[in-house]
Amino acid sequence: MDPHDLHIPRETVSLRQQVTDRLREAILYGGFEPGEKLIERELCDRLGISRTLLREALQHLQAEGLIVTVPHKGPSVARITEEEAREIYQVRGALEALAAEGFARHAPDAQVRRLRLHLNYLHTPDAAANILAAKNGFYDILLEGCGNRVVGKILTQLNNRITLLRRYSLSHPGRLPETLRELAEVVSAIEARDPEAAGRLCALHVARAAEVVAKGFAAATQPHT
Amino acid sequence: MDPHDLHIPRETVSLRQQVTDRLREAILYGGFEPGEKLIERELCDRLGISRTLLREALQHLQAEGLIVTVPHKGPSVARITEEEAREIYQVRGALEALAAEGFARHAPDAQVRRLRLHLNYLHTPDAAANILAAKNGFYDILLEGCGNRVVGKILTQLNNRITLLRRYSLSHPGRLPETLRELAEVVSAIEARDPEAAGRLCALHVARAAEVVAKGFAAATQPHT
DNA sequence: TCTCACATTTTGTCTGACAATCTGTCAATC
DNA sequence: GATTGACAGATTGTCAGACAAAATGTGAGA
Repeated sequence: MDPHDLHIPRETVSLRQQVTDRLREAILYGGFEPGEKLIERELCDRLGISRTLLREALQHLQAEGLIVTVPHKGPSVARITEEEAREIYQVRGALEALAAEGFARHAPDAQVRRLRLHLNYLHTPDAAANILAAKNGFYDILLEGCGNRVVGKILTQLNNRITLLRRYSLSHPGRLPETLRELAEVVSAIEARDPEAAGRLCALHVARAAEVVAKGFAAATQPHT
Repeated sequence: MDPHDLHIPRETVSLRQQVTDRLREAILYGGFEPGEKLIERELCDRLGISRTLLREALQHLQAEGLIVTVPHKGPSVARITEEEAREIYQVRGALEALAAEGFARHAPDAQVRRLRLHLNYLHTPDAAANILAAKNGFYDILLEGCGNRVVGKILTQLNNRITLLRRYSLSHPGRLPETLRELAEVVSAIEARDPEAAGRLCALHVARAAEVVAKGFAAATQPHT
């Protein structure tokens, strides 16, 4: 981009960094259950690293809210309570609105087009096969173009925590069409360069998603009604 | 409260936790400069702990954004760029609005009164002596009563990062009266149980504070204009 | 003054250790 | 048979020391 930027990206990714990323990935998509106990020695063996390093990585993930540690009982995958989920969705609503607003205001036209393209892609059966990753792709574009990396980072972390609830939220797969319709409205507002509308629609979208999750919780707690 | 809740609060605070807190405190209020290099062995000696433990604490603080680590150069106190500060204030605006809104909606009357009392306290010379701590007290009440602990945690972290800029923002000490006026308006809206107004006023307050910091930045970069 | 080789410092990671605590088991008791 | 208690094993919390790799500082030589 900037011809003056001769910065060479330092490709040295410390082992610790890799461990942290791997572990995060494993917790989010690798079949660990919320509440599951993480036994250090076992993880060390599976990752092929020392306990020192593992514990550093665990500290990082703890700060991200993905694991919790009880003294002398050790780390376990975080449990998201219903209330906490509601709170997270509330924050997410406010911040995604901010992101959409920023995107409508600052993103270059090319990026707006990319967003539209990705939305189209979301309609394909290809995307439906791995809808989680596909939706994340959409958000990645949104966060990248909103001109506020801080909001991006926070939303990513919140999103990770919500991913722990996959169990509940994916129990309503029928919502996809609505989701796409809502996102389409957001994209339209962005194309119209109407930040206020984009923000409002985005917040609305999140609020709807929150409702679905709340229902998922209710269904999980009282399964036979 | 609940007579069935016989839970005994586990007072065991792990040494690591204490180290993390101490270190955070030291970075925020203990005279470390943004960008200052943190030498592990030295900190170990000063804290009287092993390197193992120190590095775990550092990982935690790194995840909180208070320190950054360059491979093979080690940790240093994070530097907040002007752009990042702007971004943080933007997020803070959105989230504090959310908090004020929630407070106006959910906080019991007693807590609203506590907020008003603390606002009055902020006018005393006693509070002015340590205005940073006094203002934090105000926010603590706000965050406690807003009914959303997630927002509280995020705002605390953002606030910590902003504290690293103390240098710039405190260069405008004359703003205190305005600050108090703005906060008074927020409290009034809360007392009137008008969430929408409380949120809007709170966001406005943050936006004003952001301007001041931006000016502080400008003054620091071009000192002689 | 600049440059380059070298010594020193600091980081990244590993290993092994040990006390404190938790957990599971199994016998003794009611 | 259910409960209790004691004990052994597993796991965590923390330390000390080690060593290679990289960064930094230093002094000799151009």
